[in-house]
Formats: sequence, structure tokens, C-alpha cells
Amino acid sequence: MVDLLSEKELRSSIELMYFAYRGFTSHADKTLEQKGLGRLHHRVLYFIGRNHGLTISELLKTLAISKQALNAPLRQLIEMKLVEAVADNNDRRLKRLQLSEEGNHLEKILTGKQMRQIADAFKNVENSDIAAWRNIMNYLSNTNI
Amino acid sequence: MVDLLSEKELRSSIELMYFAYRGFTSHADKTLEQKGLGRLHHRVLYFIGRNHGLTISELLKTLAISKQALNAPLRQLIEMKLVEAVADNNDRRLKRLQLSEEGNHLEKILTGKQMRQIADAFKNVENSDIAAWRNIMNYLSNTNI
DNA sequence: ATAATAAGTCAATATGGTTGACCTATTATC
DNA sequence: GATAATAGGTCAACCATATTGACTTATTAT
Repeated sequence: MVDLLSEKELRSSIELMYFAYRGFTSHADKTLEQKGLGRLHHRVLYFIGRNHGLTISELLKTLAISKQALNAPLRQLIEMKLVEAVADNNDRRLKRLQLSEEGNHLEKILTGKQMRQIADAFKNVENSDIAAWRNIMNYLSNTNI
Repeated sequence: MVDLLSEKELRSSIELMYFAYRGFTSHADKTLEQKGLGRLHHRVLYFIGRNHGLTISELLKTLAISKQALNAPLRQLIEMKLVEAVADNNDRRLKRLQLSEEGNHLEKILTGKQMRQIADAFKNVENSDIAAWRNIMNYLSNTNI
């Protein structure tokens, strides 16, 4: 940032965040809806797929939600055989979550839509610009909570 | 984008979007909560402040929500004297919305938190990188809906 | 005079949360 | 072995932010 940003530019950046997120999420929402699922289901599928074998507690921490909030969607995914819960070998209190093959397949469809959005947004963009984007987003990720 | 991005990088970008948005919104959420208000209230304040005199329909379109969803928060803001609704001079069907002085003040506090987050994220970042960020976010804003 | 439009309200429902409390099973500690 | 802590689960009440459909009143357009 070579010089001070005007309020106008900061405000338009705020709007970009809002509208970008909205545009980003709305795409997968339609597929979710067809399956009778919602965003939280997608997040659950995503993070389980991303962290094979993560425990319920770990998932709760990652999503930063209460166990009650997680309960219904997770149960639904388990009942739909998209997610499997397996007791840990060493500590039977722990449930380790993994995606079934079908769950994996659905997750790939959902996340695939988002990956295409990102890939398209990055098309014809320099690697250094992508790195800049990631830095800024990473910074925002870490402000707070 | 000089070469193809790996799935891993695309996925981590997806996560950046999710966590950045979460980090971005959580800050103002606390102030809102103290006032007994929520994100939708903030959005309403923001876009009215941004577009002085916009009509209900315009606000609905901007927020992409139904009038029923808008009704309670908007009514609350009007009752709290943060927002004023004034009939249009030429078409009495239209209500034009504006912030009261107090509403303006609150909006500045809320949005100020977000502006500081953005300004901090942009600190020591080249203008060209900020432009890149804006391009990417702008692209994501426009995918769909 | 009729049709269209802006805003408003009623109603039912859904998703994604919150808090507090309580329970069972398992592990850790003494 | 007994007690404390922990993981996961459930019940309950409530909230914010949505959706859809329907209906109403006032105003403007045709």
C-alpha cells in the first residue's frame, strides 16, 4: 500500500467481500438444495473430507459451532451414508469421522463448483497476484475470533 | 495464472474465502450484539448509508432478500430512530430511506471496524496487489446469481 | 375505471445458530 | 477402586435470517 486508502476505497472493498462471498456460496447452494442439504452440511462434508478421521470435537472447533448446531446435520449425513463415524482405536470416547465413497463423490461435486469459480477468478492472473490475494485473505482470516 | 493450480491450492483458497469471511464479520458482530442487532441490521444500515434515499425495493434488490425478511430488522431500526423513511416527492408509493445522525454514527462504528481490518490487511501491500485482490473478488462477486 | 406497482402484513416453514442442563461411556488421576 | 475429567449425545427454549404464498391499502399508469 503505497499511500493511504480513501474511505471510499475501503468501503468498496468491504462490499467486494460481501458480494464475493455471496457469489461464491450461492453456486453450490443450488446443488445442496436438490439434495435437501444446506451450507452446514457442505462444510461438514468438506472438512471431514479434508481431515479424514477428525473427531467430533475437532470438527466443532473448526466450524466454531456448538455441538447442538452440528448434531442434526451430522446425523443426517450419517443416516444418508455420506459420513461414517468410527470409534478411535485407543480412546473409545472419540468418534472419528470419514466420508463414505458416496460422501466423497458429493463433496467433490460441491467443492468442484467452488474450485471452478476460484480457478476462473485466477485465470490469466499472475502467480504473484494470487499470492497477494492469499496473503490478504489469510490476514483477514486471522483477525480476531 | 502462469500454470495450472493444483487441487490442493484451490481447496486452500476455498478455505481462505470461508475463514476470511468469518474473521471479517465476527468483529462487527460483537458490537451489533451489544445493541441487540444482527448482521442484517448492519447490512441495512450500511447500504442505506451508502445510498442515501434508496427505496425499499432497491434495498431488497441489493440485499437479495424478500420483503418479509427485511421487515422486522428495518422496522426495528426505524423504531430505534436509526433509520428514517420519507415518502418520495414525486411518487408517494415510494419510501426513501436515510440514516439518522445516530444511525450514521452507529454505521460508522460498525463499518469502521471492518475498514480497519481491510486497511490493516492492505498495509504494506503494493497498489498493484490490492488491484489484483479487487479483481479477483470482483470476479467472484459476479459469478452467478 | 381498471391494471400495475410499492409497501406492508399474516402465516407457516426452514436453516443455522445460541445457551443451559443433563446423561452415558470412557479415560485419567489419586 | 473411587472420583474427576472428558467425548459425545440429547432435551429444551430461543433467536436471526431467510423462504414461499397470500392478501391488503395506497398510489400511479394505462
